[in-house]
Amino acid sequence: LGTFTIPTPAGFHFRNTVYSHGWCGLAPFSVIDAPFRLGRTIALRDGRALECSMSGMDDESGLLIACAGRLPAKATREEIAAVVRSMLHFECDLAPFYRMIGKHRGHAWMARRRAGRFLRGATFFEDVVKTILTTNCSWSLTESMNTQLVGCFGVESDLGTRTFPAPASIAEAGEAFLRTRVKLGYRAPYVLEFARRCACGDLDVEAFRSATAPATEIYRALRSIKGVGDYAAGNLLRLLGRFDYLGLDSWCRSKYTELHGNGATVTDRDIERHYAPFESWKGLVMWLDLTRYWYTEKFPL
DNA sequence: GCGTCCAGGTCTACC
DNA sequence: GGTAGACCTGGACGC
Repeated sequence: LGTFTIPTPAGFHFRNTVYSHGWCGLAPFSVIDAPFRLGRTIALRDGRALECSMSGMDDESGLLIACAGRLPAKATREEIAAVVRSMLHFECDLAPFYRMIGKHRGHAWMARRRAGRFLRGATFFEDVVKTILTTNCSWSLTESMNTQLVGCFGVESDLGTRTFPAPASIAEAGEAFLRTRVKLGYRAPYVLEFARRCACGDLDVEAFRSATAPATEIYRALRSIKGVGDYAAGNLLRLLGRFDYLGLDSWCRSKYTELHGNGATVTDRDIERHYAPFESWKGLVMWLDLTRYWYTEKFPL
């Protein structure tokens, strides 16, 4: 193995970022235990695929990156580090959130545990596709569709693992293949149209990650992608470090009802009202509130 | 074994 | 702007 380290930002918590939501269970991510690591097949600019793993250093000063084979050249190490920083969202500054939530009687744990940083795909393209695959289906079907997609269109590494597919490789697929072989069902035309728009340059999807526009504008732009509705756009905004929308799905509704419903029927407006005081942080407060048990029990996925 | 329901929803047509 | 109906798949559930 070729290993090297990169520094992490202040307040960074590796394990909490890995277990921030379900992405760590979707290929080409994998969680490896003893010692705890996040595996990932990374697509390099030169077309190669490289299997890597990330682990937190004992003194929390940085992240250890281990690459299959010998230590990559400096330029490749820098390329890998940039991908890792983006996947673990190093640039997300949670200090203002911790200052605010640290004073809240019921939610101060979020600051104490340094929760709130989300694991992301290597590209925003990956995040959008995976989010579409979570809509209107069980988690096991999401896993199955994603595994098929990676298996059919990803680039293979020396170890036989595969990268998340690039837009161009999905764009060349036929809708029938995506529908039946990859089992995307009615989502096939959504994913295909999105991949084709990204591949031909009609949509610069990666620009979302550096967008500084107001959240309402980004939300509107995301909603214009076919297959991205209310839930998906809100969820994707969270992965961009914007928390102005709740991104409610049936799991959130049911968990909220369990925690705060007091036996009564809960509407989306009730949930909106409950988290509204947290303003532009409400989407983050809601997610952490609903997933609080993940920090004390075994990660559920 | 078979039918029904619905899950980490979205789109379109219609009012 | 609000809402019914259609849409793929597969696991859970009742019979």
